[in-house]
Amino acid sequence: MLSDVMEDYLKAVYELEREHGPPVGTSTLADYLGVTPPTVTSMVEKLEERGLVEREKYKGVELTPEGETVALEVLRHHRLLEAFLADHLDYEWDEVHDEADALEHHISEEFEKRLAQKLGDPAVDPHGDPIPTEDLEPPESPDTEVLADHEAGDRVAVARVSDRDDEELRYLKDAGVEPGTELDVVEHAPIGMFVVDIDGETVHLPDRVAAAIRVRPVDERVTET
Amino acid sequence: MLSDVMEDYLKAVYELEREHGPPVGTSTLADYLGVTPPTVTSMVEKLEERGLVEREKYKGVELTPEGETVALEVLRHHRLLEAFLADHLDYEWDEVHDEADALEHHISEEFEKRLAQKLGDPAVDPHGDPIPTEDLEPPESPDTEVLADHEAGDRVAVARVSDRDDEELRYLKDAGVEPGTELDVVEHAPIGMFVVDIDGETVHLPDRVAAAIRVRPVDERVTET
DNA sequence: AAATTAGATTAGACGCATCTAATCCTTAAG
DNA sequence: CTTAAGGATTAGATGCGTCTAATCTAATTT
Repeated sequence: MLSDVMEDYLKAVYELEREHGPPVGTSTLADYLGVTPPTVTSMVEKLEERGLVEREKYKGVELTPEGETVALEVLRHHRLLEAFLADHLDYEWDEVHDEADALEHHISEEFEKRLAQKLGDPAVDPHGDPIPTEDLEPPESPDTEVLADHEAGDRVAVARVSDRDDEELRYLKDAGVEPGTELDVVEHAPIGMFVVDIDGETVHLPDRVAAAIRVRPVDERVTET
Repeated sequence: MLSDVMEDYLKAVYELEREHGPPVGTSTLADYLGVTPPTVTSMVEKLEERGLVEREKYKGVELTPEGETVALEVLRHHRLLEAFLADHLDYEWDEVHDEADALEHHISEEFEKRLAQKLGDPAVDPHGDPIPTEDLEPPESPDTEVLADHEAGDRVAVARVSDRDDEELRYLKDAGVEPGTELDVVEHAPIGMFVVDIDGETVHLPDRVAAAIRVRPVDERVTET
């Protein structure tokens, strides 16, 4: 049996691996989880004993396949809950994250199954994040790019938005940016501001925000190999 | 801030007070919660420090008004969740208790509010247990009696069934006993078996089961003062 | 009234998740 | 090649919730 906290660590390692690639450093994890580095060290030692992460001292950690399965399970819970809150309880997308975080460790497999069924087995949550399937196979990484990496003139469709920052999400909701929205990059001002055009509306996005948005190319064929 | 465990203790004291009246003894609580008596002693000391229970050493505990409010809050969460699981996720009434127990400490006030709204502010959960109202005022005790106290010839309507024992609940579901069911007491066999008649069907209920059913008199005026 | 018994409490311990303070690697810069 | 800087780890402590073993209190029986 794993504690809630252990599940949180595994989920965090999973997400940080996606973001920066393995190995994930102690301080990176500590920041992400809001604890101190020694706390992380002692926790990852326990996770290593259980075969959930592989660790190289002074370097960082990486999930084992078993650890990844746990992370995907938790992530599936989290994202199904987010979808449920938005679809059936009228939550806005900036309100679902914390509630889902609180509940994700406490729902049974039965609950997960019935929730998925009720929702019609959705593929993505309200932020566009892919929901792991029931078999918990590692999903292939979808071919999305970070908006911040694009240049003036590109036309893209929003695929996913990071769900970790409520402020950001409210800002984007007001701006009309959500999964599916198509936009043209007008300018990347060096002051750290992105200017984009959405259906004729000009919208300004600070770099921090543009870095949290993942997009898919549109109109021009940019199909990478 | 109260821990989940503290909330469980307060809920347990509340329910045991209803059942046997205060004060609630250490071993009674220990049995109910599945822990040892010393564990209860140390926990109720902490609850006393926080003003949630009143305690007389070697006698037992009793909720203060503040403690009762916490208990009612948790109970409201629990019963709203049970109602939700049964109404919207197709759970059977013997399956809802454990799931609700796991979730009751982790839902936000916002979630509670939206759930109640979605359910149409139900007054009772699937077992007939009253759901505390949003203002958490202590509900007046409804005038129900234990089925086991009735004699042959009485006609009664089932009001509530204890939700603590899955076996029992499945047995009763099969027998067609649920809140609202009307039945005639045919015989109380001294072997510890109740015989009742439901719409012409004869149903046998062991004493243990009959003790978990609360009923309201029907047909004959037995309005007690 | 004394003795037994049922129940409650104290004493002391453990594992979890966390912290602060101190020390120890690793690496990049001089 | 030495050293300074930045991370990471060890050491040691704390609070929570739990346990077992030992002791104590209260109530009932004789």
